[in-house]
Amino acid sequence: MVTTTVAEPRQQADTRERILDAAEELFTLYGFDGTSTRMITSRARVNLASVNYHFGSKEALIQEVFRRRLTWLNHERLRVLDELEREAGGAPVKPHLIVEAFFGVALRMAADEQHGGHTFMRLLGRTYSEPSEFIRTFLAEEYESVVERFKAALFKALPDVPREEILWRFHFMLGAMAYAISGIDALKLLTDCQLDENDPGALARRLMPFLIGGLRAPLPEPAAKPEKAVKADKKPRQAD
Amino acid sequence: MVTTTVAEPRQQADTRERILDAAEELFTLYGFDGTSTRMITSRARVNLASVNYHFGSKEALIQEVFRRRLTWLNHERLRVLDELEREAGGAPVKPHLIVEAFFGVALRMAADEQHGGHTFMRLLGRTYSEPSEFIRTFLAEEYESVVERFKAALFKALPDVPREEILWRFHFMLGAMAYAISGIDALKLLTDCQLDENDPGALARRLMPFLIGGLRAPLPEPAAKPEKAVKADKKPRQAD
DNA sequence: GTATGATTTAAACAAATGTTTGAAACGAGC
DNA sequence: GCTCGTTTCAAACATTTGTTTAAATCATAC
Repeated sequence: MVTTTVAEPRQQADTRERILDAAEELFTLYGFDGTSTRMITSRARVNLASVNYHFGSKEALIQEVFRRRLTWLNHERLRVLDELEREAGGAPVKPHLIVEAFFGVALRMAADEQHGGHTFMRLLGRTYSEPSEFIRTFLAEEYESVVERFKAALFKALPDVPREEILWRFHFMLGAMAYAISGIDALKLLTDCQLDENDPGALARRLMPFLIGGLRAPLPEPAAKPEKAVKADKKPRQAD
Repeated sequence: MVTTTVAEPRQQADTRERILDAAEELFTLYGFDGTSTRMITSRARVNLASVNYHFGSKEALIQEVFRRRLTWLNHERLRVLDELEREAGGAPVKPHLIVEAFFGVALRMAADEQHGGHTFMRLLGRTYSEPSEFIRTFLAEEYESVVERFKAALFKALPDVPREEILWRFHFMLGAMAYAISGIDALKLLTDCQLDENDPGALARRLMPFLIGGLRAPLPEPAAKPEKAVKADKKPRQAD
């Protein structure tokens, strides 16, 4: 609250931010292809050419929409994991704490209606299943180091679980969260539920037990190879 | 193998099918907005105008792409559920069997590389988080009766679990499966895994335990209302 | 063969897209 | 006041989009 001396002193260099905010909202509502630069600039009440002037292209704008918030999100995830590993002092961190670090940070950001975090996380959730090549490449790069760290932590925490299996379950957890935070209810499953209004943390409280439950589920039986009868130990092993 | 007397006797009324097949593949690869009618018709090797001639519009084509396979999928789901309820003879069907009926049918279809089921299920998985209004409306209508039946079955199978909670977990399971069958690995988590090639059932064997584990997870603590200290029973209740 | 209805074809349509342009307006430093 | 680099602006650009049109072709029954 320093700069605002006069009410609306004609926006200056905040044109960038206005574009980013408008783009974030419209991408969330209508997708990347479904949002034109004209929709963005008219919502942001800036000139059409300013998207290309400030960002170079629509693709670059899309990337900036993500970078703006993703950088903080993933730094925060690493910070929490760092602290957990510091507390553990060399010992493995409990699996549910690792999951809580990765997904909890995201869910808390999604619960933040004030600073646009909610809108962004809805967009991010949708974007996990975006077909566009350049977006997926970009996302994977942004996540690379975080994913590596969390993979390592989970491997260490679950030494008896096949690494493949851990990765698959990470994959499944990601899918469950992505769809949940996208806010889309494609099958109208939740229309009857009162949507836990004015309780931003509700989703996290409901989702986290589900994720942990999935992670800890008994391991699947190995594939029954027809050429040799594999003797599988019948009592299912717990994943952690 | 009845009609093909001469090799390629000039395609006739199978133009519809050729368009549907091409559209299915391209929608899966590039999304609805990212796929133009020209891409579709050139891949199908039919004339540009035939999309509008046979289907009326691109939107109608999209709907037909889904209807063509979704009708069978959901009929099959209901058939399996019918049989389960018949076997149970009035008693509640075991929750994991209900889940297996709903998701197992989908996963088996996704494992069918021969008849295009694989491509379609990838498309369907992606489409759950499609922002476009008319597609979501259409999907919800197609699923309405199936969802009602499975909701009822789960309510009956889990009488002690709050219905809201059941719906949320159905929602979470749906998200996990949708992302998994979409075949998209946005965070490149699974690049190190050998992708269980030539084992189409692998995904189901891995996913089902995860879903069941999530469904059976301990119920979340109720929201801590600040105005009154709610005494929550501390031992977490199992969901089934 | 000829007529009739269904289908295919090439060409064109208007509308919308991302991007570029060159001039105008602005802001800070002198 | 003047200058210079930055930002804004209206207009235009070339493509691409979904769709339509009217003629040509095909298939079938008489």
